Amino acid sequence: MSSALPPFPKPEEPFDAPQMLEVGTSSDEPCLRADAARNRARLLEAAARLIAEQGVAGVTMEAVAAAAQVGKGTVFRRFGDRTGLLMALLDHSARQLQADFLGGPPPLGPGAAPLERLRAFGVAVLYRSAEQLDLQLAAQPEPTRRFSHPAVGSLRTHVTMLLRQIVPDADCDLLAHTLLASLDPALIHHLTRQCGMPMERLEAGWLDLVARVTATPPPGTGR
Amino acid sequence: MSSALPPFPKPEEPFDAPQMLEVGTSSDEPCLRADAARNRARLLEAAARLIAEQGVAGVTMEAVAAAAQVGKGTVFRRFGDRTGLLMALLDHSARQLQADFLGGPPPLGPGAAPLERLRAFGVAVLYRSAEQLDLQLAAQPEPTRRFSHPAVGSLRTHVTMLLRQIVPDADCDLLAHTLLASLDPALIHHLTRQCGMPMERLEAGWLDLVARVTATPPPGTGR
DNA sequence: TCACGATCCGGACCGAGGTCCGTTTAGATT
DNA sequence: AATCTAAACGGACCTCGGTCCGGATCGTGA
Repeated sequence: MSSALPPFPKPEEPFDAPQMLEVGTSSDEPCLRADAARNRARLLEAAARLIAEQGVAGVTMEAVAAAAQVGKGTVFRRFGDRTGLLMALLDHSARQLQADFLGGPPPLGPGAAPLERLRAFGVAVLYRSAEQLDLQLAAQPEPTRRFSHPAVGSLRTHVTMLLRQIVPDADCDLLAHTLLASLDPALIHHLTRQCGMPMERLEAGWLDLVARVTATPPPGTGR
Repeated sequence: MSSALPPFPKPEEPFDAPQMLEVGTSSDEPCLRADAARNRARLLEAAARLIAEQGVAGVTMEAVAAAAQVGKGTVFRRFGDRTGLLMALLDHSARQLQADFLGGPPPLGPGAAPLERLRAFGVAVLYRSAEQLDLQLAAQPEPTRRFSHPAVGSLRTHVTMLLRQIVPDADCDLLAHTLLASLDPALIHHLTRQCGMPMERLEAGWLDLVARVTATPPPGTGR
């Protein structure tokens, strides 16, 4: 056991600070070397093109590398694995959503009542996932990592915070997990594409769930 | 485009009837040829041995085939894919659980009030998953198939039925999905192994969730 | 007992994800 | 400008899941 230094130190930690990410910065690479940054951009662009042309299934690591005129090793060095690449593709919209509920206008952002924010949050997540369902599904890592990704951690933290304001006596951490689980992309896929439920029903389901869990009257009750 | 007959017709449909499976039969192979049945048993035994020796990670299709002194193609013919093999390993306990809540003694089985059955159901699922966590995790198919497997369909049907008796006015189908999502093995793994929550807390969380969703007082309230 | 067809077996083969390591290069220092 | 080092590059290589099809086997009917 001489040296155990990994070939690539680590594949670009997704977020710098644990949860607090500034929303203004357009990109997030810490301090990539010029060529590395260029290749990163080319890879993302190539991947997006491949998706547009042949769907997520066409996004093969080799194909992406070839399309970006780059070695295969480079793809893995930059993104860690296929999941990492797909996540990076989703990163933009993830940050958008985060910015919206962290500092955007009500009812999503601060300024609205916690209960209302929670309702809006679920609906937003629901529709966002529905839009990019294929990508979201393909980006799903192995079960072990599903919840450790910082992006979902951020959502969880937010929901937990809202819950603490609405039902302070509950086990908000646990409850947040449950609520988020009901917004899982795989579940949305199953319900909409395999069971044929319309999005409106899922939306209503979320509002109803929130109402039950928080023991508040459902929205639309106040006339 | 002459003939499109698949090499292997289908990899052993997991259950014969949609949901109604008789609980008495010990095994379920429809009518396998003698050698096929023998090989099937040897494969399952070999897989179990491999798990015991080196964990789920050691369960490679080739390794299982070799350990069972059988060709690789045979494994795939019998179980379809790796997920299928792992599922088959879980099949016994799945049927056990199903028998318990379908025809076993209260509070799980019929005879107890629906609300009580629902509570017991969650707790049972919780502990069963916790026992075989590694296997449950590894057996998780790609997101697209997570919910289409008959075993989970059976759980869902049961929960839906109970819900209909407890909260007839709700969207029980949807609610059942949500409740089951909160018992997902991946989530249990995250909460217990990565967040360090004790099982008691998850159990309490389930009971609390049921209470909220059904708008009933939590158990232990009656004195 | 024999023959025959459906079923099953085996292992070569393929594609894709992921790793390794010798080589190249950016860019900071002198 | 010359040098030096950490970082990045590239593609051969490995493993593993999954497919295919020629050949062996079971078990049934005569």
